[in-house]
Amino acid sequence: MERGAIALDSCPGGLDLRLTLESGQSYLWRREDDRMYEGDPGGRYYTIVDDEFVRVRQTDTTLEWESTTDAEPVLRELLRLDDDLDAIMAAGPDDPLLREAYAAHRGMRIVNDPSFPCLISFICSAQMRVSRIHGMQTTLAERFGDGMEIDGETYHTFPTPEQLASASVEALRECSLGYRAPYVRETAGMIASGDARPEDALGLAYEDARESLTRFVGVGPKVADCVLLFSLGYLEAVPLDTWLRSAIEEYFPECDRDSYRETSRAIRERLGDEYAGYAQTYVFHHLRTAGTVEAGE
DNA sequence: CCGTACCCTAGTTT
DNA sequence: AAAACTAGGGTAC
Repeated sequence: MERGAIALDSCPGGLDLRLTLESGQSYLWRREDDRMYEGDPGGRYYTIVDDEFVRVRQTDTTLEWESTTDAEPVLRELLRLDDDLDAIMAAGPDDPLLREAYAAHRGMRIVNDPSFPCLISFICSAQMRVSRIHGMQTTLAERFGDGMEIDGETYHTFPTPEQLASASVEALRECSLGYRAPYVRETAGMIASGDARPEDALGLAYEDARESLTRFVGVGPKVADCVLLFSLGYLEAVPLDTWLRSAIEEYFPECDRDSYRETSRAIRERLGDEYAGYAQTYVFHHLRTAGTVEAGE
């Protein structure tokens, strides 16, 4: 295994690895102690991307890694380490809630997951809690992915489109996918057969790209926005889930519209068109964690 | 564009 | 303590 360390002062605005990986953006990393989403400090995280194993740990000043390949360029891409968080914050509107959210969760970055696993994990996310979505992806990898031996331990790749397309709906249901099982199979089949790829959306104007992704079964506007933001680099995408909708009702009532499309347009304008997805991720996370604290009182 | 059914399970309430 | 009940990052029809 190769090893290295990325100096965090080379990542403008810093990095908070745990916030980035445990804020419901990516379901493709696992924590070595298997205690994701339980609120305690993170340790080492690992994933397999393009058949390369990558394990990371954050220290005060670096992001340490060990990998089957030179992981620095991989990590820069996966964790968007070159995004200038201060510039992104400065480019947005001068809003008290937004400012507070940015300050409270410094170093949280938007992820840039590989598109197929991202698409599948967000199809699985419908009506589901983060810990269970994560569990589903782990089960899919264990049942349908390839085993990979690292230091005497077996890890599993995320299944390919072919592997999921050839799985039976029953077998997928047994991964606790529920009614999402046929969606996953159908979508994997569309990609395996070459009929469509998530990347077909690349290059399209944002709303056209969102529309394009809804061709996949199990993908409506919300899931499409997640894939655009967390995999295809559309930083203006704002996934309108129930949490964000209620936040909009409370904090930005003037943006509340009848349709997904119109509410999306209004909130993007309100949060700053270019980086609305970043703003959304911070606000969403801020309100969520604040809610947890209040609930504990 | 609108309403409803959908699969599963942890957490809560009877 | 076992059995209902509820809701949880939507989408297809």
